[in-house]
Amino acid sequence: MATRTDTLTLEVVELIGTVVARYHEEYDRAAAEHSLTGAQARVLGLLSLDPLPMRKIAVRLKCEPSNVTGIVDRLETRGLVERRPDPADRRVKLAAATETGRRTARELRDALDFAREPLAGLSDAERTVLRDLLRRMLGEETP
Amino acid sequence: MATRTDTLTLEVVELIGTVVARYHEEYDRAAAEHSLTGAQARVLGLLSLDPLPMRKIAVRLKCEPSNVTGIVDRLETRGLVERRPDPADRRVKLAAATETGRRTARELRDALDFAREPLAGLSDAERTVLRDLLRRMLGEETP
DNA sequence: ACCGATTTACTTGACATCATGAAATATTCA
DNA sequence: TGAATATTTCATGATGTCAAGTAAATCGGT
Repeated sequence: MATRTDTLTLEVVELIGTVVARYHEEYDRAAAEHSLTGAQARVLGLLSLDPLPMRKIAVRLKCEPSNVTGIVDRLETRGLVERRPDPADRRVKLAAATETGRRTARELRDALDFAREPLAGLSDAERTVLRDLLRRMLGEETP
Repeated sequence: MATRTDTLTLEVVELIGTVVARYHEEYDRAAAEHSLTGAQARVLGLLSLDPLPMRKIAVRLKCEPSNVTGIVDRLETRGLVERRPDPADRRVKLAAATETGRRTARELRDALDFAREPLAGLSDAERTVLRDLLRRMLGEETP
């Protein structure tokens, strides 16, 4: 509790707020260059790695499945994603990125300079320190 | 360019993504406890410090002024914010937090444990290192 | 092994919020 | 007077929730 209001902690909290804002600016800007919203880019990024059931997309996005229906609908209309039946369970629909979708996702990743370009200013040792501090902050103890 | 794809950089980028996600979860959870959306909590937080013209709220939020109208409308309906004329310019409306609004904003800040509680696990020296690394990453060179 | 009840996956519809852009109004400023 | 600024309104679309509906899988008792 001693850390609640000291200057150093507040500075770090504010810097993290700035990181969050910067991250979103970059992400939305990159998405907009492909006429995608942030949510659409996020889902396309997930599906470019592996097809996923609608349910699991909702879990990843921490939202209701009914919401995912609309997002995938819009991506499907644009030919970036397609729905396939799951041979193992006919209730399930697997959303999968099309070839065009995968290409768009790749371009999106390449355009996402955030934290990659800025990190270039840090040495390997510094990046290691940053990684370990972030891990501990997030409670992901190094195994 | 050597930093584009190395493992260490990608790890840090992913950790930052996790930080961003965690930040939003905490923020939205804290806001929801007061039946506020993220955007409403954000505006209330701004106004709890100082009254602001609608225009400046839009600049801070990086959105259109017409959007701010609705957000402030909802806060005003709930008695958390009020609109006042600006004596210096009759075109301008100043949005100001009411006493209730300031109290809600304070409770919101206190409930926002993100990065404050986790940072407790870091020593002063470590927090200083983290602060300086984040500053350099954000291009805010220490003056 | 069968069959009805429950659960699970997804979609649809109604609704609120957030976001943009264009047009309207009021006021300031050159 | 005419251009620029601050705000609002309106139309529209994306995102989010929740409740209800359909289809398919699974469970439990006989």
